[in-house]
Amino acid sequence: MLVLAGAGSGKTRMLTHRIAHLIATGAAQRDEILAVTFTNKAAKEMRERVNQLSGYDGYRIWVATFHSTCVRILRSDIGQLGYERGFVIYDQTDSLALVKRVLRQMNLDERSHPPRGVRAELDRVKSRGLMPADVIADGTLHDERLGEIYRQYQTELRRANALDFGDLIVLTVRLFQNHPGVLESYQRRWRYILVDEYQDTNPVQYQLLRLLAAQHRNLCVVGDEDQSIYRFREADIRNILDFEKDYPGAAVVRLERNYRSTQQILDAATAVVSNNTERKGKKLVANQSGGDPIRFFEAADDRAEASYVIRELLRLRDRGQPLSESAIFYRTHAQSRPFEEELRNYDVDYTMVGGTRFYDRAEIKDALAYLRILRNPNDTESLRRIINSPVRGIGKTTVERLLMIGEQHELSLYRASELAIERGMLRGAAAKRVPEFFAMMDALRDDAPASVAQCLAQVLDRSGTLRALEREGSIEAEGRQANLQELLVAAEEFERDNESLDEDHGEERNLLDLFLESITLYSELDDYDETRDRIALMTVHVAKGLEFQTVFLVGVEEGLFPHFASLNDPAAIEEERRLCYVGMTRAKSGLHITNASMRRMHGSVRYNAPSRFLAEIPEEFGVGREQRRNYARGPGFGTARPRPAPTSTPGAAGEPTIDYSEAQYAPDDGPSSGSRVEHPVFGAGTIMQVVGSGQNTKLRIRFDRAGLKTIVLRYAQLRLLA
DNA sequence: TATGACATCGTTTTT
DNA sequence: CGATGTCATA
Repeated sequence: MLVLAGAGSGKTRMLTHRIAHLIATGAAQRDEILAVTFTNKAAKEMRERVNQLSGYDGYRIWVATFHSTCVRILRSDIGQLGYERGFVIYDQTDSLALVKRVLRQMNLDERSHPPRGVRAELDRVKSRGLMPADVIADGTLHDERLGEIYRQYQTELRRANALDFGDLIVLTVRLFQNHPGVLESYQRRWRYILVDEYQDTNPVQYQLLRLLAAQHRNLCVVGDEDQSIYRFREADIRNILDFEKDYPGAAVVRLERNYRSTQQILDAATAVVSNNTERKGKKLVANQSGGDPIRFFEAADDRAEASYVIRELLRLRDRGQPLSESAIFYRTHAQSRPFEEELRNYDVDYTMVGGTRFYDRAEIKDALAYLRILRNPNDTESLRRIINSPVRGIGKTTVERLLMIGEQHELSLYRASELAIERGMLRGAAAKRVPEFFAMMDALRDDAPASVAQCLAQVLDRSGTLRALEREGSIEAEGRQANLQELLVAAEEFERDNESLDEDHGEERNLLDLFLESITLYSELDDYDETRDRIALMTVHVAKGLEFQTVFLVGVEEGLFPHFASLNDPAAIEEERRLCYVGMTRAKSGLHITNASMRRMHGSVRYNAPSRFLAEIPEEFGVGREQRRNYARGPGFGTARPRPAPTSTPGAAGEPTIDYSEAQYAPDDGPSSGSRVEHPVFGAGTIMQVVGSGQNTKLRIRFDRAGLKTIVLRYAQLRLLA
């Protein structure tokens, strides 16, 4: 069954009721159902709702993400693929460090092979289910090289008994393909499969579902092609567009009634997304008609944009709307700064979802690395993190040397070090320090308490981590100590929550593994608490699946939303448009869309034109766009123009009008795309693009008679035409 | 080997 | 801008 569920049409409700129905009618036992989502938060919500509907009888339905489902399968059966069951999972940071090491091993220049890019490529390749040999066979020199890197990267992963995120899915698929007996056991076990957000599945995930559902064909997928926003990790919108082809005879259900937003908001969002070609097309009908018009606001710069948002937010609060009913969505995390600053200025409580993650902090990663090494000594990336942290006199040269020995003997760093100690291959201080360190690690392992929290406490103590922080005595060190305390609390909580779950699915699981993997697969969204009275800041990606009374969609500018990287790829633009649609449809009744004419990015100043998506929203759906294109003088503009008198925004009938003139015309306003200018030689023209700032500002101008020219603002005697 | 000053560089979204 | 890497120096 394919359920095409528009935004706010009750997708989760449909899924949970279907599960409850399967149980109630006796069609399936609880443990015969597999429900797959993309985020832990969605999984948790769905689990709770199912339990409410059909009563929790102590036996859980398996509702989980693709990744945690695969971890569970692999923990029990990965032996068939030559890994050990105690494998660790590498997150991006670990994976990136490994890519760098591999590039060094292969003597590849980081200039021609930027590690981050390589890592991203490996991710994509894995998402498509390709093996190193497949990549090499692809032909081009670049592919061949990438294939070699891929192969070496996998060799190192295996040596470390580590899997990256991509491996979790790829290896599960391979397990099923190469070991039909294993596949069969899961096919028998999960007789009903339900998949949320099907439009975001990538080719390997698609394969995985196909394999699992091949026998019984009880596959129910829910999705919305207009909300497919994970193309960059190879999500393939065709998976949903072609479902009926892949599963002939599938029932198709459309949910087109929206229970969330006002008609205004829906129509505006639909107007945007209907510019896409890759869609099935559906018409969303709101349950509630009318509503406030959408409010547009063009700010002079990013700070003015933030202050507009905060002022509007405070107005809502004064009218009694809790802060938690509003959210600020931006395209990239980097845009959060001015909003955070402004919120702090006004002493407004806020929460940022995503961004820098707690578990990404160095001290946390280090502490966890100790735990990983206790469980799995061959985890070279973790060992590298901690071998000299806290500082214990095992420097870069020694580590390089040990890694070299490992490479020569095809050993992990841990084993290579043991070998070096045994054969007396180290000289100087290292000859003393290295054995000391490994003796400590061995002792830690021998004395490790069964309790995760106690084990962690012991590690922090005996490794000297806490002592080093105390000795440092700085404010930063205090913060790090506090973070480690928080980690200890998290470990205790984890143990309390999981005591009863040991035998939940009839499999014994190592508690330490469970703790470590829950952290690796954890995302900040997962414990975002909507009930606390504070405004939420997040990217539009994170916002998917959430809803708010009022949404501020900010930074809606060419180059930002749609993002630079998408500008010359029509398919990528379509994805940005879907993203915009997702952002808009999170709003129940209030939607503010803003852009800034000028913003500081990466230390320099940028002038962005308003996003094309704004132009795609018909005029009648909003207010605030009437007074665009008023520009104060910028450097190089000959004639000083008086500041435009503050104009008030004509509101819709009965709407209070607001005067934003202060925010709109900051003193450092410059020339901006869309402005009409006159050049002494070329005559009149329109500014298409502004590049650079200050002395170096260059303008791309399309002159009415002379065509497209690039002009250096400082030299050209431009005059601004009103 | 540790440390701090300096240079470089690359900029999206996430399980 | 901020993170990361490199180099010189103690």
